[in-house]
Parts: sequence; C-alpha cells; structure tokens
Amino acid sequence: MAGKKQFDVGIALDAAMVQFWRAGYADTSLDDLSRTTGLNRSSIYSSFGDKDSLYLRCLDRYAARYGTRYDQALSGSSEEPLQAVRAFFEVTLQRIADPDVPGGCLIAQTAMAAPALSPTIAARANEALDFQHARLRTALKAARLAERDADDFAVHIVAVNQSLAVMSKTGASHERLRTVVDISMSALAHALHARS
Amino acid sequence: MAGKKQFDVGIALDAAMVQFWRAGYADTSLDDLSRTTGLNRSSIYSSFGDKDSLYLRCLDRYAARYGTRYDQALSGSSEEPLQAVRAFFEVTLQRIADPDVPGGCLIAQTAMAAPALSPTIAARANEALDFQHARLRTALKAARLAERDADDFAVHIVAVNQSLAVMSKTGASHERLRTVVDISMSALAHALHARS
DNA sequence: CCTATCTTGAACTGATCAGTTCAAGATGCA
DNA sequence: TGCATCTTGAACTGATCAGTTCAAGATAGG
Repeated sequence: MAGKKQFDVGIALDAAMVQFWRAGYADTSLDDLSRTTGLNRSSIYSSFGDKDSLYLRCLDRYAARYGTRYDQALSGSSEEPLQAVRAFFEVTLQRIADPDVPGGCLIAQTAMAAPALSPTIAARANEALDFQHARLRTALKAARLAERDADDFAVHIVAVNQSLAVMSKTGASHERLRTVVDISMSALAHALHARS
Repeated sequence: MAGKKQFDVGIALDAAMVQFWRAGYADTSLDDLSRTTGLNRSSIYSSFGDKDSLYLRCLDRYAARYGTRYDQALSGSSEEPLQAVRAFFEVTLQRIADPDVPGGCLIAQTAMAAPALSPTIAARANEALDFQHARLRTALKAARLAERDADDFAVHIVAVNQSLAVMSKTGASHERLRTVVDISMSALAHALHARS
C-alpha cells in the first residue's frame, strides 16, 4: 500500500536456507542471515519471526523442493524399478555436485543436531525422512516387489541416501559416492530378479 | 608431590567425550564440560588446554576405543569375510544400543559440523574415516575378494556404517538399523559367491 | 505537496560464551 | 605444627548471541 515495495521473499528464503544448510543452526547467527539474505535484522523478524520459525520455513522449503524431484525420479520410470531407484539416487548425487548449493543435506544435518534443537524442528526432520521412506516404499511395491522386501529396501535406500550426505562432507569424490550407490543397486537388482 | 591427589584423567575424558558426542561441539559449553566431568574450569584448562585441544583428545579417544573393536571384529573371523563384516557392523549396532553412551557417532557428527570447526579437528575426523576404509579394504582383500571389489565394498560399508549413526538419531529402531545392514550384507554375499 | 504507511539502520538489553586470574583452602611431608 | 604445593571456586574480561525498539528515511496515494 505504502512505502517502498518489498523484497523477494523467495530469494531471501533461499539465501537463508543455503546459510543454514552450509553452517548448521548453531553456527548461523542472525548477523549471518542478515548478511546472506541482504535483509535487515528488523526485516527478518517482521517477515519470518524468530530464528526457529525461519529455520522451520527453510526446512519445509528444502523438503518441498527436493521432495518433488525425488517424486518425479521415482514416477518417471515406474515400470522399471531399477531405473527409478537409480534416478532417485541421481537426485541426491546431482544436488551434491551442484556448485550453487552446499554439499551434505539439510535434513541429515538437522537430524544430527536434533538434541540441541527445538522439538518442533527435530520432529519436522523426522517427518521428512518418514515421507522419504513412504515414497520409496510405494514405488517399490508398485514394482511388484514383495511387501516385506519393499519395506526393507525403502529403509535401506533412505539410509544409504543419507550416508551420501555424510560422505560428501568428508570430501569423498563423486566416484566414491557412486560406488556406495552401485552396491545398493546391485542388491536391489538381485532382489528384483528373484521376485515371484 | 603435594596438595590433594589428582582426579582420574581417563574418567574425566570419558565424561567430556560423552558430552561432546551427545551435544556436539557448538552446543557444548565449558560449563557443560565442567558439570559433566565434575572438574572445575580451571582444572580443565590446566589439564587439557582449551576447548579445541580437549575435543581433539576426545576424538582420538573415541577413534582408539572403537577402532580396536572394529579391528577385533574383522580379524576374529578373517577366514569368513561375511562373518567378519557382520561382526564389524555389530560393533556399531551394539554401541548404538548401549544405554551408557549416546546414539550417533562422534566421527560422523564431527564430519557434519566440519565447516564450523577448526581445520585440525575436521582433518582428524577424515583421517579416522580413511583408517576405517583401510581396515575394511585389508580385511576384504585378505578374503580373496578382487582388488577392485574389496575397495568398492570398503567404501560402501564405511558409508552404510555412518548412515546407522544418522538413522539412530532419528529414532530408528534397532530392527530398522539391522535391515539397513542386512541388505548390504546380501550384496557382499553375492559378490563373494561370484568371486574367482 | 502532504501525509499515512512501510522499511531500514543502528543502538540497546540481558544472556551466554571462551578464556584468564587469583586468593582461599586442602593436602602431604618434614 | 608449619611449610610448600596443588586444587578449586568464583569473579572478571571482552566478545558474541538472539531479540527488541525506535527514529529517520523512502514511497505511494490523495
């Protein structure tokens, strides 16, 4: 209505998300957020509330953005589960290789720091991982994998996917990360070959 | 020579290690350390130096303690690689199940927080993971696995082992963690069955 | 031009942080 | 008992933290 037009909320959220993603909650100060978003402290508070609220919004933004990519990867080759799961892992590998974005994974980082974070935030990270599990479970069941196998592989794939975040933080090469994935893929291939 | 006898350095280091392990570097204050070790701030500084030095000693203590267990697990069944790797994973599963000690993994936690830690500390965590990889590589090669396969599986197993730390932080049940391991074990079983 | 409304920078508050200092107290030895 | 030595608690320093406040400035509608 009056005053100057507002900043782009989406761009500011992306900048805050990247900052939390790179440095974690504890090691990101409001000054860091102010600097990386280009917003004043006052503007951050008036637009996003306190640090916890902003972190929560960044977590949701992260989960939504990559969640749709995981969904697309799994549904893109729904008739060929091996290819679908390969595409699923590829989402993570490409994110890690993306120079515009930190390595690691905001969800994994949140889970690791959970004891020091607010229960609401910790719960949100767990929900995101549960959702990831459900995504994979559904896709594997649709591929006519036995119910038990679908559930087990979903658990395994979620875990291995998280391990990529840890390994990338240690400076592991893209090749090494692909090796981690390939061995899980071979296990899935064997299970699919043996299905009824 | 004079004055009161000293406290037990080992016990104090264990307490500090557990504190760092549970809360991470950033969320552990010197007051926390003073409280959990029972030592005065002055005593901490005079005995262990500053926070970084103490953290490094805890990291080394952690790596040494569980490193020997991993070594024993791998060498205990050196003629049967499947059993050896199973025992390797069991070390981690038992540590996670141990109520006297936090879940997760101090090395993984350090790696995840690396960007905010001193380069020395981050490097030490990477060294520990490299050592873990070498351990597995040697054991798998001794089991007459092809050089390339031994290296690849060593990379995979190190990653999956780290994933257990992440998943345990999300409240994953012991059963689920075992499922993660079992699928990697099945992949190894197939590779061993197909060896020349 | 004028005024109402929003943004912004900077300063301030109370809390916590790592690290240091030092005097009081406890202890063992002679 | 008395002395030498170590431990300990508490206070202090300078820095940083999250969160709040407010006046100055910028803008758009009338």
